[in-house]
Amino acid sequence: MLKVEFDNSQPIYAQIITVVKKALVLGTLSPGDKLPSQRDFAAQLKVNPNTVQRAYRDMEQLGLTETLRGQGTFIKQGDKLVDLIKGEMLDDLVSAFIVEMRSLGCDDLKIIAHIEHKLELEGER
Amino acid sequence: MLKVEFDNSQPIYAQIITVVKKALVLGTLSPGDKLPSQRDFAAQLKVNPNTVQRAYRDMEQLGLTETLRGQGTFIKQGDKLVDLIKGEMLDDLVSAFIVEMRSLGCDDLKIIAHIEHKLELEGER
Amino acid sequence: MLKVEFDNSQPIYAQIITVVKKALVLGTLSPGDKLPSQRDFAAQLKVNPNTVQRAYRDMEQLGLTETLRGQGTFIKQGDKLVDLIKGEMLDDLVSAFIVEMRSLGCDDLKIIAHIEHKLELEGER
Amino acid sequence: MLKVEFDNSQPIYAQIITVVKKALVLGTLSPGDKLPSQRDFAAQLKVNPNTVQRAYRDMEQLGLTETLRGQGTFIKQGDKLVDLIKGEMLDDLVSAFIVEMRSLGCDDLKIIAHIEHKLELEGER
DNA sequence: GTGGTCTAGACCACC
DNA sequence: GTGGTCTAGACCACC
Repeated sequence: MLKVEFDNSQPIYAQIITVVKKALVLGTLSPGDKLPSQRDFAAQLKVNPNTVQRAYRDMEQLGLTETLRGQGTFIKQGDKLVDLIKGEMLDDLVSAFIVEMRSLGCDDLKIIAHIEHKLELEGER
Repeated sequence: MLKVEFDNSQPIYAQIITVVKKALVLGTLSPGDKLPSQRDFAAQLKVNPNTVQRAYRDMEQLGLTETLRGQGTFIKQGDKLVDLIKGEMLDDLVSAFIVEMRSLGCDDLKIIAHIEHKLELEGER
Repeated sequence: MLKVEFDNSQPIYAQIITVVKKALVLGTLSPGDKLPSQRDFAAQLKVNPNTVQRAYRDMEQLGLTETLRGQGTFIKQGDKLVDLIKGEMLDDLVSAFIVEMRSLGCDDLKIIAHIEHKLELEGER
Repeated sequence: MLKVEFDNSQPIYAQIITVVKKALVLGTLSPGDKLPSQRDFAAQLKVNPNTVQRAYRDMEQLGLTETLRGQGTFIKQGDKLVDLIKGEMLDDLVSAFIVEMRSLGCDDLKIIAHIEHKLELEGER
């Protein structure tokens, strides 16, 4: 049972995909696992079934899932899948973060310094 | 002349505030500078004047600007203002980044490692 | 059901805030009470809903109310809230009164004497 | 040369009358003094001459001034005039103050106590 | 139904 | 020209 909090920074179908990806990265879902039916998932998420359908379609397109007629939608098999997804997500996060820090005038050293500073502060607590 | 691209992740007035803050941090705007009039800024941004006014009012509330009736809205004087804003913005970015990285299963060392790795890759290019 | 008579000495939204504060001081409203919805209150006061919203937003900013999305706007909990508001309102009244009496040439003793005189006169009626 | 700061709590002509009355009470103006010409006064106050005319007309109606054709407008003679005006103004202030304090739930004792408290606080400074 | 945002536009005071 | 207030009304998200 996946939980989601939707915001309006992205279309909901995109946020659903992110949730599935995060679950994969964290091991909550694994390759071969069956996803909820579109209808059930829509009910869980209190979302229109068409929205879930769009997410499922896109995930299949991305090579993340495969749909077996009459059986449901499954996370695709493949040992490298999780690492791949995780790599992409981390890379996107890190890239966006660097872009934003630079837009505030930080060079590489300052970016690292700010992160380390923050982590140290938390460590002391 | 400040540029803005609005998305729908936040109200427009909030994005206007962010633009002004960024301009301050980058030195495009400085304490004492006059902001565009509400009407002019609204025209530049292709936004309703009331939306700009909401942003200006909130900025005044935040201590970022001061308004002189009939003369306009100005970035507040005060040497520490820019550093304060910059500190806040960096801190927010860094905090959010750390939260997101952890939600993907990264501990402190991995967070640092991912940043450094990315920066090195870029350096080689 | 709160009543209001608007004059033009202050913006309407400010007068709405004063009405709510007075109701709190007099016990017509209590911490935790729900205020009328923006739409209802606007209808009662024969005022635009945006004007009520401005008042509600400012009251939230002042720490007087809190808003629960989709549920309404409520007087904030907190035992000291009413005393605080009452103290502020009385203090403002008294200060302004003293300033005005002095602008007519009254010293402290005369101010007191005038008040006492007036109260005694009324007592005899 | 009388100074005025106008607000919008009352029509400007009424505020002009108050200014003249205050000047009388404070001795800045005395019975028999000539007021500025309507034209001059309007210029000083940056106000429409008709507004001054309305104020002068009302003051004459109130028995405060008299106009001598071709000579101007004068504060009326009469030893009790100033005391009368002063009495009225103080009385209005005090009455309004009492009404407002009661509207916040204060009885006579509390009204006096609040005034005395405030005056003592100021005395200590 | 609730509040939140935004537009379009009027009218005002102060400069 | 500048900001401040207000109206009328649309559209949205959340309940």
